[in-house]
Amino acid sequence: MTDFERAVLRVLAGLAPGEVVTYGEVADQAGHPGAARAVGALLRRTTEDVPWWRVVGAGGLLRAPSARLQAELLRAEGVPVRDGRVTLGGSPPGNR
DNA sequence: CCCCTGACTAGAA
DNA sequence: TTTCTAGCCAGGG
Repeated sequence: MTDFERAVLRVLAGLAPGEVVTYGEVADQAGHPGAARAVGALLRRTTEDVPWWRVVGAGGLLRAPSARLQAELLRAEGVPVRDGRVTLGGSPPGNR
């Protein structure tokens, strides 16, 4: 178990239902800025009981291979998903 | 120790 | 707008 692993696991454990974060955010909060790739690599390796579905790509894009399942889980927590993409705190001009 | 792959990100074409 | 390239960290052969 490396420091990187428990750091990431701890961040994911600190997340709440409906709380969606990007790989970069997780890596940053874990104390490993720039290790976004490592986060994804770990989530695929780890068998721990972690809410991996709350982790999305930059811009809320579902980069996970099980994007379909991830979308369902996110919706179940009240997170609106649109065409494989989660509507983050996006309030662009002339939205909707 | 060296090389390749990957649930990533940001920038250029 | 979409597609491609370069840089990044960690793991495996």
